[in-house]
Amino acid sequence: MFLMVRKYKESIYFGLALAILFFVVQRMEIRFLLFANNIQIYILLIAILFTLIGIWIAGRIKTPKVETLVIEKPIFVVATAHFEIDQKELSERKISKRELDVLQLMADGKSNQEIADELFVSIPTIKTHAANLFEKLDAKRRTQALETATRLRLLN
Amino acid sequence: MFLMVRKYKESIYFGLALAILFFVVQRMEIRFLLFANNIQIYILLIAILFTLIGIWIAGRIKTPKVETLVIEKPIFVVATAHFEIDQKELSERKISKRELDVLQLMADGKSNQEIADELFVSIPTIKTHAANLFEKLDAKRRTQALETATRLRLLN
DNA sequence: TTCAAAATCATGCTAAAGTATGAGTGGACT
DNA sequence: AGTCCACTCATACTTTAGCATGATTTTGAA
Repeated sequence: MFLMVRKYKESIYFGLALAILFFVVQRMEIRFLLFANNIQIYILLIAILFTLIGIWIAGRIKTPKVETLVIEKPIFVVATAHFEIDQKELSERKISKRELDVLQLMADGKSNQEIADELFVSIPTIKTHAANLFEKLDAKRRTQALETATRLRLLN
Repeated sequence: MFLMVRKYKESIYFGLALAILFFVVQRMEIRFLLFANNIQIYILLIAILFTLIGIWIAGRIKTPKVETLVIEKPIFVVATAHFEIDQKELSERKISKRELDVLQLMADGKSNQEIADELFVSIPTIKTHAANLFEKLDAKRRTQALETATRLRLLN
């Protein structure tokens, strides 16, 4: 019995609040004119009151704590290509993940349009990535960027 | 301005809900009798509505994200490979000596201008060679031509 | 919450690449 | 001598690439 009270405490409080409110309304109906004239203010108060109650209820309900689950998944990569990607060089030149995506697609001989389609972004975005890549690879053209990237083993 | 909109989004939604409610009430005042007779039901509905809104607001404000972070640990198995220019492929595709020169310089990341200077010919000549190369390599762009050439071992 | 980096998109512009077409030259081979 | 072909060059044009700049949004880390 008490267990139920504890379990549905929020619902009970909610019901109590409603009951009290109804009681007040009942009492106020005798001076109904005042009530009718200020109906919207009345609603406002009720709204605010129960919004606060709602927030309070939400706060009472225990939400599961945030857990950042870190899973280390070892992957054995059989190098069908002949080199391993130089991760150090990548990080030293601060080449981002997205830029590397673009670089690899450029290496496949794709146009900006095709790369944009494949990555579901616009051409200006690809151009921005490309420009950043050229900067980071000291290249003036995409062919030069690809030559450098291959030489530095940023691609396979 | 938009920052404010974002920051106080919940408040704005709350206000909108209230405004809509007031509008409905305004409309309903013309049949006030019905309204007055069921006043408690209306209050009940409003209370429930705004309790839900309150819970929703609380959820929006405080609910943290649950993140699952998967870190893939690549372990590379290095293999060595042997490169050799595929003379057969070269002759089969009837790639001339001059075209191969241009191809190799393109692979170095040089522009048409630079290639022209290096080979002491004009830019149109380079463009002609390039166009013939693209034809013979089934490529639409120089990057694609280079990718194909590398794959077919026409370059070192 | 704040801050910085990453990622996205846009616009206007210039440079380069690529296409289409035609044509001249010189060496090799019959 | 005539033919083939690689090589060369040109003109005019279209398309793509690349540059400069700035804005917005997302995300992650401090």
